[in-house]
Amino acid sequence: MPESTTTTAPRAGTDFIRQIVAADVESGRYGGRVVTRFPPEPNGYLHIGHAKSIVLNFGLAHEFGGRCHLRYDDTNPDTEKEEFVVAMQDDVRWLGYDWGEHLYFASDYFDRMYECAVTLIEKGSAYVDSQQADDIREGRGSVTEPGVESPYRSRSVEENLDLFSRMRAGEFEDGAHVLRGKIDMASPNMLMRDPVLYRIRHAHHYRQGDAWCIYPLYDYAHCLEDAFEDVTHSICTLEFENNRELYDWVLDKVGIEEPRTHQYEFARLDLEDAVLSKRRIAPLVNEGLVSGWDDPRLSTIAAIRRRGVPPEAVRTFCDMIGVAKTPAVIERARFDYAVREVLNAAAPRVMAVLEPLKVVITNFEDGRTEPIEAPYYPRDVPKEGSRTVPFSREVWIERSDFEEDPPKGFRRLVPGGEVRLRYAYVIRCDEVVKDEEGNVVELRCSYDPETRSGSAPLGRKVKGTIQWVSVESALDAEVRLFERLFVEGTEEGTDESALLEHLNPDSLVVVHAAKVEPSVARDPADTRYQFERTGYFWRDPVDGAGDSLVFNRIVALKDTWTKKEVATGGPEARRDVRSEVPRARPSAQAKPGPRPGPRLDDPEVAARFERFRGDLGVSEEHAELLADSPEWAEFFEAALIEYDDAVALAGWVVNDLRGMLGDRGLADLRFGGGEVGSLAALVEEGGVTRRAAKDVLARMVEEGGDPKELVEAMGLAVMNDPDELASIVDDVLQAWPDKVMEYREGKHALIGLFVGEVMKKTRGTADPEATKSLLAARLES
RNA sequence: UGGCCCGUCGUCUAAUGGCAGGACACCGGUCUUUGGAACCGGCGGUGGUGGUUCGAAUCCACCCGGGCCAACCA
Repeated sequence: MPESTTTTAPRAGTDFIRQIVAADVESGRYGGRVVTRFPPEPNGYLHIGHAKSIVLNFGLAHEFGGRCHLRYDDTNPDTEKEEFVVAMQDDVRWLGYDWGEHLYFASDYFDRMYECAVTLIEKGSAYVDSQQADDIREGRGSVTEPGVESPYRSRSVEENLDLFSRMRAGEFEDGAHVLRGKIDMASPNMLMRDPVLYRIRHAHHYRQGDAWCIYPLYDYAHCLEDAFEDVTHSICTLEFENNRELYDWVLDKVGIEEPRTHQYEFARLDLEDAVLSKRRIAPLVNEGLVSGWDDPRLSTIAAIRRRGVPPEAVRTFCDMIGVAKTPAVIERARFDYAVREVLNAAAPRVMAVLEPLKVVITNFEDGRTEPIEAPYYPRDVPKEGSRTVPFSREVWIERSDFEEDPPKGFRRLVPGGEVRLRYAYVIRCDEVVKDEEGNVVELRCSYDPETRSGSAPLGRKVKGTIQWVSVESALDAEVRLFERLFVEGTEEGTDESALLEHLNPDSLVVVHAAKVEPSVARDPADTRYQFERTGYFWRDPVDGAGDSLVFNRIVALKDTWTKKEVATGGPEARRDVRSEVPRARPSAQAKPGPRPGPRLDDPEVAARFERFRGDLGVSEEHAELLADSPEWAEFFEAALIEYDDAVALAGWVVNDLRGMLGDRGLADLRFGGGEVGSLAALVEEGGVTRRAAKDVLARMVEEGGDPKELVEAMGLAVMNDPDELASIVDDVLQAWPDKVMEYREGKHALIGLFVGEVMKKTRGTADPEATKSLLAARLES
């Protein structure tokens, strides 16, 4: 398991999934067990989006002392391969997670799934349909029209059983029959219109071989897989929201009882500029626009790994972005930040020059080499270690660290100017040597022997410090710089050919003649460095595996100077393509918005509406809602018998009760309108505050009960003693001295805090008006 | 067009009827032998309109905007 990461991560247990899990653990719903799973289909490569799911599922299990399964959802023989099974395990392990003995394959459950299907048939909940695929599709209807029932829908259980076993026995061609759930062809949820559960497919399965010729479909298989494994929290992405109803239906019908697995959905990761789908990466690979599925510009786990991003950075990133239900696009900068955050604390610093310019130090003895000990880490990174870098008469510096005609604010080498060579001496540029075309080919400088690093005389101010590599000891290296693959528009929906037109021509820049200090030759090949002032690099694990040095830039250093240059159009303004894609934010304007009005064409509705609105004076909105269904109208009428303030009652029923109902209907309630009426009456009489009454109502919704008795039992009778209130008010004020001061300085919004605190202490039994005026009086004095 | 889901600083995310907070980005400063890091400060938000409530980002209604669903894929 990964060591817990970073200070930037949100507090654990705050996202909605963690809240659900924590609540289930708290309530003992599963006896405190937490079982999650990462369920990929082995039909491609894992990408950064999967990483979010992996980090969530394994992280959750780890945090709650549970376990997380790695389960291959391999129910489709056409697309799955062993190769992907292996690669996915590598990736999950690389990310730092361990499934222990809990490695599973859906295909291992085929026998059990078959048995469950038989059960379904026996219960009359599934039938064999013999229509063509096209007819099934057509019969399903559309989102606006109900479907029609299959002519085979009413086959007998015996016939279905017979047909299904013969399907399994291989008596039929592909597509001849399917097994369907018998649900509701008119369901507003298309997935519930008799979903196909099994299909015939005479194909070789990479694990099961030819043992099967019928294969279960996702909606049937997945919930059973979870149930078989005793998964408690089955976490998936938002596009499966509609599938949840079917998930529960199958488990119900198969007879899996609570406590059982439940599905929760979160928003999948969408990373700015990243191309994640197989469909969109494949053409890039096939046309050679990238070197493969692990090309460092891609966002597959393999690519991220090859590029050199440490797994901890991926975890940090996933922690940073949180888990929610809002479909969101994460800025690239956040990923880069996570990578730098991890690498800054871990990577040894080393010097390299990407575009070398020769500097001859004219007053340094020719042939002499001075060894300089240079620390691997800056003083603010608490790590030890150093290496020796040889200093000599000729050194390479970065071409961009010299300007003949410097822009304002340039802090590097200029003609006649001084700069410090990192860890070494201060040099002055005495002469600029050019070729016939006027290109700068060499700088002739002099060094000040008094300025050796660490012993520089005080008061010596130098504009800047630059990195260097001595010519005699420099190692040649190839360096690969990666930028975003596309210059614009990678949103889903952009079609592939349009995508190809937006390829960034500079997404890969190969520097062939970089110079690196000699110490790196002795380091392990997988060392991740910071090339000082340039970025984080490591040797490409494929092309840099041999003797030749090939470095990948993992991520550049944050660079506030170049950014300024670009902004001011300075001479160094270059095509450093950063993420500057303006993203249109959907503007949600308010239009007048006419209310559709009550369905007055229905005489019964019209009559009820007239009574509520006209006779009782209920607001139009409330009258309409109450009149619309007989059930609600009846409920409201019942309340009216107990208490005659129709307007107040309408508020209770519509605004409060509706919100508490959640998935429940009125019929699920263990009380009727009468109880709501007496509760409202109780409030009116002053027996209970409205605030406390809401808690009572909420309890009634959960457990039923009589309002009056509940007020008593819950101890929520209104607090009438003014002295008691005063003392609580004083307590609260005393507990928040700084807030009291802020209030007195004018932040009157804090009154809410104080009232809230009093309410909390009194569990809502204090009269809010009285509390407020008392508070105000105390705060003014 | 039916159903389900989602709208909070530029971006991501908290606040679960009671102080709209954090992170990234951006801007400014301090420090610095990395134009890095660190530290300090600033900018900036509840899609709209009504309603309920002492009090609404939160509950209710409508509107607007976005996503998902009509594979014998997952």
